[in-house]
Amino acid sequence: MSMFKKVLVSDDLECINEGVVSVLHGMKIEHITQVAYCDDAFLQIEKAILDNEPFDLLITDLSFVADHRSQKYPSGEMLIRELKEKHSDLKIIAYSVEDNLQKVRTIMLQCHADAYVCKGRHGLKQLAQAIEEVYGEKHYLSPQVANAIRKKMAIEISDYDIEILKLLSQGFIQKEISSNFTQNNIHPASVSSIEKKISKLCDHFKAKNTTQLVAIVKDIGLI
Amino acid sequence: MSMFKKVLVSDDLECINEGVVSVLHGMKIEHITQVAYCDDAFLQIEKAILDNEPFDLLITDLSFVADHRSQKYPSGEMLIRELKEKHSDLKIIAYSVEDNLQKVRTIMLQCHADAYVCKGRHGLKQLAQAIEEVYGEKHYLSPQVANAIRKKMAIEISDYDIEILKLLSQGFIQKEISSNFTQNNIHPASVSSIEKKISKLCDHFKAKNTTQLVAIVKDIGLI
DNA sequence: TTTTCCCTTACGGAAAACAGTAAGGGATTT
DNA sequence: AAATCCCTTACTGTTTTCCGTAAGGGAAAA
Repeated sequence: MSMFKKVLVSDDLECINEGVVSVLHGMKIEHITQVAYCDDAFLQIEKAILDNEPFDLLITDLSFVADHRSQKYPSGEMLIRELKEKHSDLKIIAYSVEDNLQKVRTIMLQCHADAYVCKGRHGLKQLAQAIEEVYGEKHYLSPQVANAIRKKMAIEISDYDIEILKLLSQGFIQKEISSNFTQNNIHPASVSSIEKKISKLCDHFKAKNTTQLVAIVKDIGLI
Repeated sequence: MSMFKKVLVSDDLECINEGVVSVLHGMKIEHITQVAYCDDAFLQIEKAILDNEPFDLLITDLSFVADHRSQKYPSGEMLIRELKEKHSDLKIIAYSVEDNLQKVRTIMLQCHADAYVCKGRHGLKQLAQAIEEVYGEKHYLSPQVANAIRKKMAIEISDYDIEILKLLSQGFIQKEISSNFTQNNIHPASVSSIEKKISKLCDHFKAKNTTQLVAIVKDIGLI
């Protein structure tokens, strides 16, 4: 199995940097370089291109605490935007604590990052998955921010939908969901409407039946 | 939120050691000591007790490659067994590539480790969870080896069961599963038997129907 | 050998899901 | 005001699931 060869990790927190590096080690990536400033990241990447040994992948934080060194790129956002404009073939993964959906949209749609991973309890696991997806020319978003983009491209998954999916995953049948909605004054509440909504969700997620539907939405972290 | 204060990490591979350490850092654990030999681990733990500053937790690999240093404890297994006999209040997490179920049983039931985490794609995430569980006086097993112990207490979840669950999660109906099994020469293959097996699984996992069943086994990582 | 036990399979009825059609009502448009 | 559109709901028939019962067969026990 092939994988990225040369990776640059950019994060001002040393311990997080090490966690990322350990993930990369686990994926048998040999050439790993670490930097703690966006400007260093930019320079390293430019230099590597001049040396004809360019980086394949950049993993960068978004917020860097300012210190004595004055920086041209104060944030990962600017860094990503510039790098993607100049070197569109360089893959970039944003790795941040920020889970604001608008921020995610900006980074993905305007800065054109390849993936957005949230530093969270499952951050490293998701980072590993992101690396694989990006290597396969795909995009990746941490589940907790996945609907940031999904909302753009495929209409919305409403709270109403989520509620149905949750109840389904808890084993309630359509009639019970109907009663539940009636009690909680959620509309529409008829079995027929819920039935149709489930059918729409099955279409949307390309599921053959309710069982697969729940499996899919659990996989993408929607519930 | 409180957590372990003093942790010893024992693994002969440096990069994995660092990954573990980064996880511990992420959990705000201050006193972390690393060793690369089982004997060193044993001595560190004994010394810390004599100094009246004992370790709370040991995270150790199972297989250590032999080198020039002759060792009293050639494997993590022996180390765990001895330590748990002498110091039953020390928590121990085994962290290994080995996913053999019998090995897991040995480590958990005979050596009395508190958790068994597989070094895999999600190893670090699972390790973090294991640490939390163990801190709460519970045991933890990586999902891929979870049924090693479950088999002891609640009959076995066989590969046959897993296969049914996977096909269900992919939206196949019972008739299709039957055909699939017939083609692949898996027995029993009748719709009736599959039906009954699903029913048993629903009982076992306390699921009201197939949909909830799949949701549950996805949650515990069985599929 | 006979009996017993358990697993596989088949069958039938009730419940639920699935799929298609249509009626009613509110909101907007013409 | 009338027409149109869309959402909610009801109704119907088919398919699938769910649940109990029972026949057949192989393995182990008496």
